Amino acid sequence: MIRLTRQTDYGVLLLTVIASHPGRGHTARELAESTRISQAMVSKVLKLLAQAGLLQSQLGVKGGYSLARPAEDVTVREIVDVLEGPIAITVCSDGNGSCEQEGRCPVEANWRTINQAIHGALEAITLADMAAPCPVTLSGSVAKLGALQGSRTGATEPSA
Amino acid sequence: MIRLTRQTDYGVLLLTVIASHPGRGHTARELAESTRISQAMVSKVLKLLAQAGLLQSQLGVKGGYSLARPAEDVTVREIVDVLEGPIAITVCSDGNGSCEQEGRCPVEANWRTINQAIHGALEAITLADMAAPCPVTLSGSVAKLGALQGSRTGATEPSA
DNA sequence: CCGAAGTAGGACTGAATTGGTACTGTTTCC
DNA sequence: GGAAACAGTACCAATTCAGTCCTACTTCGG
Repeated sequence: MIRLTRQTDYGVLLLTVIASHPGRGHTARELAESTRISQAMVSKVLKLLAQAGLLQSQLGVKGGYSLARPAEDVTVREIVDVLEGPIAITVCSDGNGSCEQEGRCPVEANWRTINQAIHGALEAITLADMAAPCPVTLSGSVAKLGALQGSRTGATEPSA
Repeated sequence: MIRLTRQTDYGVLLLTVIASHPGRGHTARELAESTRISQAMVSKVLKLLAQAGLLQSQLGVKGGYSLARPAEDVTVREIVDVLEGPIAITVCSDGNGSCEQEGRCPVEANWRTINQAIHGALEAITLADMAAPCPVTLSGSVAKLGALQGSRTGATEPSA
């Protein structure tokens, strides 16, 4: 159902929690408690995020995880990219010739467009937006999103 | 990878082919040949689309499938909905309390926003767009898309 | 009336993906 | 040197996906 995996879901949630209490380290155990996700799972996800450079990890007894970059700098798309792999809504749109129809397939280009739109939607929302208590603080971000789509339009004639 | 299933992919392709040759019936066999998808698979997908009312089916020896509505009237979102189930990018955003965090989860509302954006992207493209030979004929549709996102913005202040 | 060509509707299977756990290091602090 | 944290990897159970197959049922044409 065009669903992203639970891992990604967890990842965003965890990052959001971390972003809400910046400046200090968070241990996997602590995060597991506050999110009610199993500790093993939390570790797994945090590790991936750390490998991807979204989190900094500190080894040792006083260790833990903290954001590697300011929350405003991290887009949801990046997080999804890390935990979900590259975003490609169809085999067509992943770019490498995995689709045997490639080239002659009439819908290819249009899938790509849809793909970009989704990309844009995810890119427009940052971790800071996510961590904000108030639901829709996307004013700025949505502007960005609009701009992105506008740029793809090119001509403005509503031709059929 | 935020990927829709192959069924959906097939479905859109098949509908596109049907939409490109309107006015006549298409048998599963014929479509299988022209798309190089196995006939069994084609039948399966067409059946689902017919059940959902996107295709009209004609039984009997001269039977086949044809569009139930004009191609401009069918959005990609509908097709995806039929073949993929309701679009919900996270468990959070499907509405029924499958997420134990529901209510207290800080990211819930924002996921919903992202979800809507994706919805919008899929809704903005019709079967007619897909069937059009020229890749990006989305001028009109993308305008719709922009409008949708604009309406969600509400205030225009770029507040953090 | 009968057969061919089509759809309708299942059941079924093998493979891949996901979600989750367990275990064994390694690093750092005290 | 031991405890508490991360690091890495292997593993398993469950689900989902992709695809096939089989048996109706319906219609057209002779």
